[in-house]
Order: sequence, then C-alpha cells, then structure tokens
Amino acid sequence: MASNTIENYLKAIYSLQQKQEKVNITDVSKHLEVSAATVNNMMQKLKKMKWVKQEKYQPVTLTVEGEKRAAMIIRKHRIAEMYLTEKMGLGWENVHSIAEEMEHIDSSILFDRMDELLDYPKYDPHGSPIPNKDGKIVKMNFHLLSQAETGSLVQLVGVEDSSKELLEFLNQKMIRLGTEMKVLEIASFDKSLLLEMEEKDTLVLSSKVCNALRVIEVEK
Amino acid sequence: MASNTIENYLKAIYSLQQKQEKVNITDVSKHLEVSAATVNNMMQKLKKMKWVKQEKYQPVTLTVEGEKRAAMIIRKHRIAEMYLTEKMGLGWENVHSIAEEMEHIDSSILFDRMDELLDYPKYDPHGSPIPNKDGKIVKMNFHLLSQAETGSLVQLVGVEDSSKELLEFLNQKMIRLGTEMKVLEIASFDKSLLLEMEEKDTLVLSSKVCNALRVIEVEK
DNA sequence: TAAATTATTTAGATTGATCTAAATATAAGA
DNA sequence: TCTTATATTTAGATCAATCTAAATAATTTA
Repeated sequence: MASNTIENYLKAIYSLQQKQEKVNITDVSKHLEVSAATVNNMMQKLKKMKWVKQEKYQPVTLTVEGEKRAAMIIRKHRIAEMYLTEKMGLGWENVHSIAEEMEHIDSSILFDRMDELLDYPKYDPHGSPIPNKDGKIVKMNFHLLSQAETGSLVQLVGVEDSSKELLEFLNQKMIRLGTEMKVLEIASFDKSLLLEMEEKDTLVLSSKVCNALRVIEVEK
Repeated sequence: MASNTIENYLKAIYSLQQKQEKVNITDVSKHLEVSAATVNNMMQKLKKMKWVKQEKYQPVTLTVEGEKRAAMIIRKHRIAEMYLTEKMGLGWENVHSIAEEMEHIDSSILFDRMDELLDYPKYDPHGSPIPNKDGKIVKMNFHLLSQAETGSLVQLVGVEDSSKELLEFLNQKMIRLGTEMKVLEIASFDKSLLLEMEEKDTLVLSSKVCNALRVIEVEK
C-alpha cells in the first residue's frame, strides 16, 4: 500500500526517534537529503494516513501504527542483512545497500523463511537489534567510542552507520564486532584516540570514526 | 540509472520479442496493463535513450543495448527465483512475485554470489532459460500441450506464465517439471485434454491450462 | 526584550508515469 | 477499392515526489 518513498520516511522518523527525544522536520530533511518543504508536504500525507502526529511548527512523532510499520520495515532490512552475511557470505560492508532495496519487498514468506534459516537472530551484522514481529525492539546499551575515557577497555558492539566507506575502513584496520580496544590517550587537539588493540599494537582513530563506533566497557 | 518502470518496459518488450516477430505498442500495453498512449509516450523516452527503435506507426524493437539490458534484468529475475527455490526452499508458486522485485536490485555482488552458490544454473524453476552474462539465452525447444496430438507422450518442460494461481493448480494435480503425460483424447467441443499420468490415473486439463504448459515429445 | 538566526509552512513550478478523449494512420473485410 | 475496425499518436489533465523562493513562526543571542 505504502510506496517505497513513504516507507523511507517512516523508517527515517523511527531511526531518529531511537536516538533523539524530538524529531524535527529538519532532522528528517537532513537524514533523507530532501528539502524541508518536501518533508513538510509528506508529513501532511502521513498525518492523513494516521501514521504520524504533528502540530503546526512542532516536531513529528510516529503513531502506534506508524511505529509498527516502521519497525516491520527495519525488521525486514536487518533480517536481510543477516541472511546476506551469514548464509551467503557477503561482507558486512556490502549488505546495507542491498537490504535498503530488499526491505521494501512485500513477502512474509520470504522474510519468515530467512528468519527461520538464521534461527531467529536478535541482532544484525552491524550490531543493531532486530525488531520482533510485534515491532518490539530491545534497547541497546552502549556509548560511543568518542565518549570513552582514557584507560578504559572497551569492546565494539555496533556502528552508527553501515556505509561501505566506514566498514571498509574498519576491515582494513581489522576491527569487527567484538574487537576489544584500550584507550591509551585522547588528543585534546582533534579528539583522536590512541588505542591499544588485541594484538598489543596501537592504532589512532579520528574523532569522526570514534563517533561512529558503539562500544561497551569490559572488565580488565 | 533506469527506473524500475523503464526496466519493466524493457523486460516486457524482450519477453514479447521471444515469442513474436513483431511487437506492437498494443502488445506492450496489454502486457503491462497500461494504456497505449502511455506506452507510446514511454517509447519516445526509450528511443532517446537508444534502447528501442521504432518508426512512426510501426512496431518496436530493442536495440542491441536495450536487449542486453533487458536480458540482464531477466537474468537477475531467474537467478533469484532459482535461489529462492533451491537454497531457501520456497515453492515455485511463490518465487515469481518476489523475483519481480529483486530483479531491480543493482548489485552484481548479490547475483554473482547466488549464481555461484547455485553452481551456475541454466534454467529457472519454471523451466525458462537464464541469460548468461553476455545476454545470450538458449532457445528453448518446446510446444504447448494444447498443440499435442492424440496418442503422444509428452513431458512438461516449462510454463507460459509463473502465476501463483496456475502453479498452485499444478501442485494440486501433482504436475511439476519433468512430469510425463500421455494424450488419450482431445475433446472437440472445448479442446480439453484427457491425459494419462505417470501413475496410470487419468486427468482432464482445460484448454486454458494446456495453453500454459510447455512440453516436449518423448519416446515411448 | 529586541534583533538575528533558524525552522516551518505556503505558493508555485517541475518531472515521471499515468490517464482519457480526440485525431490520425494502418489494416481488414465486404 | 471503399468502408469499417483497429492501432498509434497527440493533446491536455492528474498524481506523487520533488524543488526554490518567499512568508511566517519559533528560538537563540546579544
């Protein structure tokens, strides 16, 4: 029923709601790289469909129905990513863009089967939780590597964006989910981090990269 | 580059060219269920793109480039169908509509990998040949069951349409690719066929169904 | 708090894909 | 061959999704 475009708006609002209290037209506009006027226009349509709520000049929120639809799209996206990596052997850097297209396929047979073949995974290859069939999603517990303190030992549990560019960079540095790193030093000038890796060698990561890495503290 | 819509026009012309010498605007119009005016309009665009040729009021033909693009879309479609049945265990009645969406995914990594996992299949689950990477497609040798003569022993090698409706009907009658049938009688009134099946039981198939079944003659 | 900045909305235009109705050309039949 | 039927093209309209520019509202800052 909903066009791919509409599904992408729902998904955008959902994702933004996961990390912010308030989602503005401008946030959606930046996220989808369309003008604010376009977003405003689409919000009128989504309000008529009862998938979003918004008072004039106020932030947008998904309705229960809108949130459920968004969660189902994200569920399909993440199950597809998982299938592509686990069952087809594609690298985590390649699956996001494919899943971006597969998420719009209307076929419960397909996604239920992938889910079953994967034995009902809880997380996608980038560490993000997969919403269940009711749209429930576990809340992740993490902080960004850029927020870590000197001396802390952390483990990578997810990434903020699944772009090929970031993930190829991480591949090159031998960083994957589960990789442990100790923060040796934080450069005050550019907020880059000096890290000790598992093999005792050291590595410098820019603040841009550290802002994209989700970590948890681990015991020493 | 090409929208899904444009890809569907290329595919439609390609498919029609496989079974007719001349492809008219009206043929495409019926095939895609859009008005002839819409097709005409789209042909102007495809001509500018150099993917079709057409003189005013004349039939349309794909250019070499247009044909190659069409073949690549059909290749993706058929590889996907094969993967869905062979590797994921979906029934042949369910895969066409899914492949209809997957065929537009722009990812050689994905389709090359499916092709490899399938060990480079030559036919899809409905018996249609898969174009190779150069766009070459083997010419199938078959006739329709509706053309078979009384007494002939035939084997199902493909279907004219991959609709869920037809394929569920065939499932119910235990008819699949490879099934052999002997034509016992052709009713002159409605052109229905009385067939002897592999298990020696008999079955009547309407001319509508016989028109959709591709068979070859086999030795007795 | 007044001014400046930022965000949202409105207005009007564009593009892609579609339609119907009318005009024109081609093909088929008497 | 003339008439009729069918096919194609043209013209003009609509809808979804986008844009820019301008107007308006809300927020921030001096």
